[in-house]
Amino acid sequence: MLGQTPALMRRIAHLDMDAFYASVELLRYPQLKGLPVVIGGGRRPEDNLLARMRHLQPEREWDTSHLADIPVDIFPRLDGYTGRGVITTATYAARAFGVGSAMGVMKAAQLCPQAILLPVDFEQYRHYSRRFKEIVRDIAPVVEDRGVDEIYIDFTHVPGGQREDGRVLARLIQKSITDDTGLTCSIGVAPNKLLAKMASELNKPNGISILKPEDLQEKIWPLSCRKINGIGPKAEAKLKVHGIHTIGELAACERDWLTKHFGKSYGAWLFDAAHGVDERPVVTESEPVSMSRETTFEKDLHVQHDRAALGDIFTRLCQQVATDLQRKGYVGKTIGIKLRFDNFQSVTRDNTLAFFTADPLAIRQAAGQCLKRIEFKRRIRLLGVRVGSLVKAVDAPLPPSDTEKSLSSAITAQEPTPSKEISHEQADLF
DNA sequence: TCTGGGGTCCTAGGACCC
DNA sequence: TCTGGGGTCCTAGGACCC
Repeated sequence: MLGQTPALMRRIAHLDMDAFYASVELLRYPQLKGLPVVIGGGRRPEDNLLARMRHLQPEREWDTSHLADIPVDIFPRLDGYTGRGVITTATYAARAFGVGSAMGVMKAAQLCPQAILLPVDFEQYRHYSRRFKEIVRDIAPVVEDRGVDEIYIDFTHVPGGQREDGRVLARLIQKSITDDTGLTCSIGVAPNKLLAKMASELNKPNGISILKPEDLQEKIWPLSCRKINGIGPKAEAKLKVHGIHTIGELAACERDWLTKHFGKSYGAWLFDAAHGVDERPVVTESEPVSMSRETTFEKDLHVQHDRAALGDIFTRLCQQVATDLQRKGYVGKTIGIKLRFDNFQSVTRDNTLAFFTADPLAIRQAAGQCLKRIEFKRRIRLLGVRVGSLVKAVDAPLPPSDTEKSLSSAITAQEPTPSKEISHEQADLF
């Protein structure tokens, strides 16, 4: 040890915005502060509050700068809602009634009918998402995106990132975000991503938690296994069958026993996770693997009876995926579809082409082929279209050669009017 | 009162090639 | 005739995450 400079301690932070969607909505509608509010559902024409206010008070001017003046009693309530949406998020006041994210809106309406229901506004959330990430990157540049409201930050080599085990830098980031946006966040700092993620949950909202290796036993082992990022409902249930409820109980298992019961890879990962071992780096950029669009119908549809509607939806999904790909500059060659039946059973089919594409017609055609391989015994609840095996459009191999093109155009030339062909000829099912 | 939408990664079997 | 591996690609399903 003598004469050795101490190795730089790896300091990884996980930052989680507090009740992100709800907090963004409260910035626009401060009059809802403290009230039970849920976000989700969507598809309510009467949600257009400004239009309602113009109708109720035509003598006044109503535009987006007057959102805070809309009286609370004008907002739509959960009570009387009909539809199959789920709750995206809920304010703490709503959570007190047992309402939580991923819950069906109809169930939430029973638990808390008086709660205010707002539709999701992704444009707003994306705006604040970009803003808080910019603020963090200006302070600590090594940032990994984990969705709209979460990031990992590598403090290790940031000047001051080691002070008070990372607390000083965490405070600076937290304050900078709140000063700029009015939003709060929770930050956990630990030697790795796994522990940082758990640490950020220990002190919410607007908290900072520092987790050191020696804290593992006291602060992590008493927690439920489900708190580990990567243990979901299935793995949790299976662990419970074996009498394993807490992370400490998991840590007491032999590695060999875990690999025997959970597979070589997952079992070994479970063992490491329970012991707080995680070497994954903070990844600052990554390429998308697939892009997809899917939709759940308002009512389950029948292959034959609702053929026209299904065909229109199918075509629209293909066009949306194609637009997404083109806007972001990608092409893909594995075209897939996803269906969910009325009993919630899902099936997928995919089809790898000989060429890369972002063309709505090519996608529609390949997806139509996939459709033919499905047996329809039940009504359909959801339909989706996916394009995978993506590469950047500029890096893609050349599109089909002229001979292939002339061949395919020779075939399609026999078909009537190309514009109608996309919805009727190309996939005889819909 | 049923359960959104957009992703990633893993597994496992079969085809096909060497 | 029977019996080999390994490697890669494709497809289907499923767990999990935000």
